[in-house]
Formats: sequence, C-alpha cells, structure tokens
Amino acid sequence: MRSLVWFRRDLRIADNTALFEAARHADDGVVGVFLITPEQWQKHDDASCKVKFLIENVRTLSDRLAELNIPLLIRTCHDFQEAPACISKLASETGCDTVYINREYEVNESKRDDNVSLACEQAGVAMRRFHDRTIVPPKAISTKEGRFYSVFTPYRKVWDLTARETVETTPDPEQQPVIAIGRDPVPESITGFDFSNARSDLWPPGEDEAQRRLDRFSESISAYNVERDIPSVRGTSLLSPYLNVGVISARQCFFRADQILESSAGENEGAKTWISELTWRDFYNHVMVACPRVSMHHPFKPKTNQIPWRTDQSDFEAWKTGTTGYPIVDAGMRQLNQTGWMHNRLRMVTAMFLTKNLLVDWRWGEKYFMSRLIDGDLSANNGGWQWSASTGTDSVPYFRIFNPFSQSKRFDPDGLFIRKMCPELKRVPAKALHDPAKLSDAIASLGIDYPNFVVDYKAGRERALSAFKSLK
DNA sequence: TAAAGATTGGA
DNA sequence: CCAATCTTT
Repeated sequence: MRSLVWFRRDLRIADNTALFEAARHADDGVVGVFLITPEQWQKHDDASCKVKFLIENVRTLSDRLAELNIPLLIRTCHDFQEAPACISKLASETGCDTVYINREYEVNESKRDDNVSLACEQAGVAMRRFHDRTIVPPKAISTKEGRFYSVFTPYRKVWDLTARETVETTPDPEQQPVIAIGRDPVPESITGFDFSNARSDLWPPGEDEAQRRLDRFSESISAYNVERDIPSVRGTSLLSPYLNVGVISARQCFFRADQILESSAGENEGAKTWISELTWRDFYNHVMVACPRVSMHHPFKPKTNQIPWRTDQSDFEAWKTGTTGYPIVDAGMRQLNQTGWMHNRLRMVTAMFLTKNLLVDWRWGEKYFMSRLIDGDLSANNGGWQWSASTGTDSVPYFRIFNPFSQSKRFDPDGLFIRKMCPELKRVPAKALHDPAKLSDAIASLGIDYPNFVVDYKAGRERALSAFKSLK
C-alpha cells in the first residue's frame, strides 16, 4: 500500500489530516505532489506576491518531507481542467493506490476535486478527502430548522461548543521507508507572475516561521483586543499569509489561544477576541459553502443589486493608488500596494470608503484586493467586502458609514501610521490629519503636494445613504 | 466593528 | 458654550 498526498493549501507536516492518514495507511511509502496551475491562478486574480509566497513554502515543505522520506513531486498544468488526468496518471505511475487530500471548498476547487476523484476511480485509484481547512467544518453546524446560520453571533455560540467538544489536532506522521522516487526541484519563477517586487523579507516561508510567529503573538495576545485596531502597532498575529497557504492550521491557532484562555480562567479578553476572529474565518467559509453564489459576483442580499454602483474609472484609480486626499484611506492603500498586506482596520476603512463614499461597485474592490494581497482568500475577502458594502450576511447596516477622519483620530491619533505611508504629510500636525478643513489649510500653507479630496465627504455619504434608502 | 444631529445638563 | 447623552439614519 502506497499513498499519494496531493498538497494544495495545506503546506505543512504538523496537524495535517490528509498527510497523517496517508502515512498511517501506507506500508510501502508515501509520495507527495504539488500542482502548479498558472493560468488558473491568473483567472482567480491571485497576487504575484501570494504565488511567490506559495512557491517558497512548497520549497520548504519539500525539504521537510524529504526528512520523512516523502519525495515531493511537482507537476505543472495550465489550469484545473488538466488536474484529473495529471493526478490519476501520477498515482498509477508511482504505484499509489489511494490519493489523500484536504478539502478545498471554493466552487472551482471542489468541482476539480470531484473530477479528479472520478478519473482516479477509472484508473483503479481511491481518493479520500478530509476536512482540515477550518476549525469547525462547513455544514457541521446548522440552525434548529436545519438551515445555515446567516448571522454571526448565533453561529459563534454553536461554533464555540462544537470546537471545544469535537475538534482535535492531528498527530505528526511517522517517518516512511525509503522508496525509489526522487523529489523534484521547485521552480524559481512562474509564468505570468512577477516575483521581483514582492517584499519577501516581511514574510519568511516555512512552518517553523509560522510557529515562531504564533509563539511571539501568544506573549502579547492579552493586548490583542485593544492593539489590533492600531495600524502603527504590531498588535495582530501577522499569520494570515501562513494560514492562507496552510503553513499553520487554524486548529493550531485555536488551541493555543484556548489554552491561554483556560490558564487565565477565561479572563483574557485578547485571547477571546482573537478566537472570535478565527471564528469569522470559519463563518465566511461556511457562508460560501452554503451559498456559493456570493463568491461568484452575487450579493447575498439580492436587492442590493439595484444600487446604482458606480463604475467611475478615475475615482477607482485614485482609490487604488492611494491618492484620494483622505490620509487614512491613502495610507492603507499604499500599505497594500507596497507590502502586499493591509492592516485589518484599514481594510474596513478603505473598503467602506470605496463602496460608500465613492459608491463604486464592491466587486471592483474585491477583485483589486485579491490581485494585491499576499493572504488573499476567496471567502474571507468576499465576506469582508460584502460586509463593508452592506450586501452580505450579517453585514454592517448601510447607515453605519465610517468617517475616515474619526477613524484615524481613534486609531492613529498621532498620525504615526499615516505619516509613515504618506511621507509628504510629515509636516502636517496630527490635528489637521483628522480634520478636513485644517488639512486643506495645512496643505496650502505648507505648500505640500497632496491630492484634493476625490469626493466631498458629506455629498458622498448622502449619495450612499439615499441609494440604500430607495431600495425596495 | 458608527456617525450625525438633536437634546439635555451643567458651567 | 461645551460636553455628555439620546435618537435617527
């Protein structure tokens, strides 16, 4: 019995359900495979920095698998259509009787896996799929009426019980016997993606690095509920890119935080808040599985399609490039453009500015984020955008529109973050960064080259309010 | 995971 | 006159 493990977004050894099961059932070795599908990644708007990070992690995974005598093979297909033939053929060639995978829940991905399963069956190869991506699997919990939870708070209550009672981590796989199959080199570049501008120094690859980050974050987790909102402070875990490619599992994160919570007799607000954020990740995945159309350019609330979403190229361009004239919005967008990552508070601020103050179609923003983020995840990104645009499940009420100046006053009071990302505002006093009139005065009197407001604040806000009010 | 406008209560 | 509080969106 020999097992083939097809790695996708689960690039780790520890707490990997499919890998553990594959190793447990094999007595003649385990083979790993990773499929490179550049055209599919382009269709999905994957960011270059994300693909680079993915490939770097495939490389470190290959090294660690080699220590377990598991050779990692690399195959390249154009897109998912070629996956069934590729995987079934590879299983046969390497003498594997079963393919092990951890499920991916997106529409294209699960359809691909169904097709791979069929192709394997025809080749006399079995396929076993496991739930591993989230803490509580999608569809595992539902309301008393048997429907899916579309509101977060009741979902979280059931999620909490389920996670604590039924979820456990997976043991490490054992070392395998040596087999006569050598591993493949991992390519240095991928056609269609430019690796030269990615800030790899900010995100070293590997399972060890992810664990170090979790360790470091654990030490200050009690401050998370306060500091997570302050972009100039390292108050968040900085684990999202690692979670996204599965270099660390959400379960590992959950158990660490839960341990800390228990050791403080439930008195750690930071740990509680972080677990809640992990729950949001599960929630949006669960929404996507229950209602796949949300991830296919449809709002969860159909009537919001009546909103005359604007398609103004020049407003959109100002937003993308961080030249809206609103300091906190520009700072956030420049952080995204320069580093491939944006602080979560700013993701909300910038998303709300685009969808409400500019009333630009939320799908434009969703796509742009995806094309830039190192941690871009379909369900979380979509959930976040539909939350901000008030089109989604349990999204923000349409009349709760962030005021960019109030937001920066609260979360960047000294303007530290704004001045870091927008150096031209270095000489503008903090008070003026949080006040439109004072900002205009300061820019004029100091002779600073900073754009005028792309939209009048009050006019933009009223335009969004009346668009939502007139929905039937 | 809000902000704006109105109202109140104290200087 | 200002800040705290309530109400509305």
